[in-house]
Amino acid sequence: MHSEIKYWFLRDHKLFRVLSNDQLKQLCVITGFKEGKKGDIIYFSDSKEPRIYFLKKGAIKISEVDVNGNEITKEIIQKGDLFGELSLDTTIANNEFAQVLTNSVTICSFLLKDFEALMEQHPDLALSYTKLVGLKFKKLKNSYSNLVFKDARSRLIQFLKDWAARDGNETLDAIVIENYLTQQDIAHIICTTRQTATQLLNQLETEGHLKYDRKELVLDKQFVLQN
Amino acid sequence: MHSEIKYWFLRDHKLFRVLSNDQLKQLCVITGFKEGKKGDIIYFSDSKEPRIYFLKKGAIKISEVDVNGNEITKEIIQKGDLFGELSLDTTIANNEFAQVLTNSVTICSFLLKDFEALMEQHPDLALSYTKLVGLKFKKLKNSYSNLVFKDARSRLIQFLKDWAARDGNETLDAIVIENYLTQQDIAHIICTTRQTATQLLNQLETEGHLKYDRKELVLDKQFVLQN
DNA sequence: CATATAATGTCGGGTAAATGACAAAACCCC
DNA sequence: GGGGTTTTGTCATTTACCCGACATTATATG
Repeated sequence: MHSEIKYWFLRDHKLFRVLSNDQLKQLCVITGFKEGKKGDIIYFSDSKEPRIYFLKKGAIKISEVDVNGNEITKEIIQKGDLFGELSLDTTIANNEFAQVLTNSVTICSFLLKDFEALMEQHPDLALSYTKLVGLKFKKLKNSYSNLVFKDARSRLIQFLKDWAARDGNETLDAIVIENYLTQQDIAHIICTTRQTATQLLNQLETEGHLKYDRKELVLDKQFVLQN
Repeated sequence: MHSEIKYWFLRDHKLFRVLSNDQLKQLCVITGFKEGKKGDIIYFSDSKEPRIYFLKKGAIKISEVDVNGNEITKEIIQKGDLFGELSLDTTIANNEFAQVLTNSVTICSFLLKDFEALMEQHPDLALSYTKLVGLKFKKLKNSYSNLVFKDARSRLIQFLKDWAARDGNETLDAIVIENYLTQQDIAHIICTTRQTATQLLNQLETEGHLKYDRKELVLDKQFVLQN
């Protein structure tokens, strides 16, 4: 494959717009490509050679499992987003892993040190990247607050709204989302049990706010817009 | 005051080591100095002129209060640490504020945009800064996991260990911490109520693991080291 | 030193959500 | 299309923790 074809898509990411074609090519020389299918686990915590990953296609979750097997999902990564050792810190492993949610994904990755080197040469890139990490930081802060201040129902509603904003297709009076999450997945995201998530989803369905099935999720537009 | 005297202490921070004396001076021209006493509120996240703050002396907490008046403390900032609009993002509001915990503090601050400008000129600085934010990100991830996976007692113990590591003075068989936190403060940090925090502290005291009073906290060394 | 204010101690009742257990439905694939 | 597997639905029980209420003790302040 010509590297021209390989790396064109990085242009889609705001982060890389500041780079010249040559610099993109430079990064792509050190790029690894990878396809994945639903359920695949992409490890990065334990890796000797820390990497930054770019998700070209699909969706994955960043999760952690504790000693008792309980899982929480800290973040959903969508097409065009970055994940991996984003904190540029290679020290402590923290039990995180990435798992594919959609039927298939395409991932591109580069070595952390190469990326760092590129940032050294390119302050614009460094600054954009700093903002990207900062934004993720802020989002997590928000999840943390929600977890403490709000009950499971509110957290579910908040998540559904976020999901709709990210992934939804607007119709006349509804927002339709192609559903790649099980109720168990949703439970992990909003930090509750599968049973509670199921009950709450059915409750919202009974109230006429949404229609959930394994293929798609249809949200009432009123419901999404109102606070 | 000569700016030479004013800014020397920034040298203590790893972040600023990459800057030349001239650049430090440049930052210091735009620097505001401030003293504060216990209870003072230093900063609101909705400020018109977003700033980065450097804590020269003392300790402060970064908290958020929700509509019902419930408070959580997301972070304790110690001498030598940064706080403020660290995510470099001013779009999303998050109701954070910083409040002084110790009897007095000394703070230095600069405007976000000036700091950004400096990073543009200095990729090294941007890189170090990203690592700093990345570390905070990682710590928050850890708090998030703890909140979901562990009960209040475990979270309290974890916090006490962290506190001891940051602030403790080792004696023969104990670790002594000068106490600037009320039980209410501690409750906010571990995300529980004041009553629960009180009960748990007394429980740990009964078990012989610690001695808490308003002046100091003495932790049994065994207790801190184990697990 | 007296009094107000803040911080700590204690308890019982209430509740959101976890837990465990099982059934039904949907989906996969041989 | 049939058998296994995954996902969803439902319920009864339990529990950690919140909430309110009040007493007690420590600290600040005039």
